[in-house]
Amino acid sequence: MGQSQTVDRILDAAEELFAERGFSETSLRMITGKADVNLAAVNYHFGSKKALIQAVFARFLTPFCESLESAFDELERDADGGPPCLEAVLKALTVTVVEMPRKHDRSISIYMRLQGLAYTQSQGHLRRFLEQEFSHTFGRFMRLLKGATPQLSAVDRYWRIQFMLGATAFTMSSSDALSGILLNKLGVESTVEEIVGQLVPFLTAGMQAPATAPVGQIRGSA
Amino acid sequence: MGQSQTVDRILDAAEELFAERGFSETSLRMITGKADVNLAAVNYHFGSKKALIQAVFARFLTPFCESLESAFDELERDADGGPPCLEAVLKALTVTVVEMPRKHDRSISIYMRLQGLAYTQSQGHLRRFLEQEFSHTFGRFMRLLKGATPQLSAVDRYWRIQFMLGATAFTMSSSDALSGILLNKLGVESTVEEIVGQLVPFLTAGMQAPATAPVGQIRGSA
DNA sequence: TGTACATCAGTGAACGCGCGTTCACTGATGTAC
DNA sequence: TGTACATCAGTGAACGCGCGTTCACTGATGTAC
Repeated sequence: MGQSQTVDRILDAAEELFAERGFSETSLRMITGKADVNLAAVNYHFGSKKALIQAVFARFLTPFCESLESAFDELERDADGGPPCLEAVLKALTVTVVEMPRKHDRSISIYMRLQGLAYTQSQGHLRRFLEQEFSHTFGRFMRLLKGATPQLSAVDRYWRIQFMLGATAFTMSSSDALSGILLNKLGVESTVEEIVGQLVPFLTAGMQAPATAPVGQIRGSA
Repeated sequence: MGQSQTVDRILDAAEELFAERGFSETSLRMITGKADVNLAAVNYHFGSKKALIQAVFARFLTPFCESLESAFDELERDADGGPPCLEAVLKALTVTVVEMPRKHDRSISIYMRLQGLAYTQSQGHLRRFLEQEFSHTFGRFMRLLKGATPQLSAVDRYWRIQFMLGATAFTMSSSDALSGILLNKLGVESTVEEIVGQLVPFLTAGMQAPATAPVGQIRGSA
């Protein structure tokens, strides 16, 4: 075999199985079985299962963050010094996601689901790794959001960004399952592109909702 | 011990540990250790780990769904035959969540996080169990949402409901951590009631966003 | 009232299994002299 | 050109461990006659 086809075979199999089943429900024996490589090869090439999980994320997030940075560059160039508007920021993100460079014929939903799992499964090492490696792009996105919502107080903006993240991560982490339900119930097929197309107006409207009511009022009936 | 204190001790410990660590990352030995009962007691009282997971959900969802049904009854009584408006439906839900009857001094966030895990962790048996047991209340909530958003197509409504669920489950499942960050960064304290007070206008605005653009258009720059 | 049996919550120890990881080893290729 | 050694991807088998589950057993309480 020329210069470690094995590494790629392992990453391909792991990527797919992690997305399908989660991290701790996927064993190294499943991965090496699917990749058709020796069990010990994972520890030989990556060192540990944790390191393999991180490598899976690094392989797709590194080029993704590069594309996203370019999209942000373009956004700021077009805006001539002023802050880009909210919808433009979200579209820059979603277009980059949808046009994500993909090896093989992998569906984007696999990467979306992995990203969702990174938030919802308790893998402390992974969260730390992602923060360390990709904080630059993430921080830039946050600053763009801040510029695009000057009317919000810092507290309101903080919570609304969490709501956005939640809606996105949650939906994406189960997008195949959800598409299936929709297909069964309404006979409608839906691609990741369409789901993302639905998300943008929802999030934009949510972010731009009028400022929140004082606390006491929530108990009053409508 | 009078009539199975053991069962409750197991449920209490499992509830807390599952919320903290997820299902497969929590072993029966951790649970019985924390509950200070014999390891074999779980299988004696519940039969299996899967059945224990289901019992944890049944214990808090059963009374919750009863309260929610009452809140819906009141809502429909007040509306005199017409469909209650979106904000009223969401407020009925959030008020019921916030006033959820709680044993001990448990934070609501534990139940929110469990609810989130039920969606995001791959536990087929749990999803089937929840659908079977609580489909009545869930279906009623869906019908109320449908009545409150007549302008949406079935597909749009479906996805937006997912976004709502996601924003809610995700935010609530980590609300303690998020409140902490907010306190450190901005010096602001926040209760679950306030977070929920922030969520309602965000979700309402998102649900009422203009209908989505046709698919092709998403690639156009803003 | 006394004895025999049934029921039931709970226990201690072990079971077999699948897990991530380790280790001694192979065989191909490169490098030094 | 030939020999000795080094490097490196990959392997087969085993390691120890923690897991969910099982099982024979205990001891308290209830029930029948």
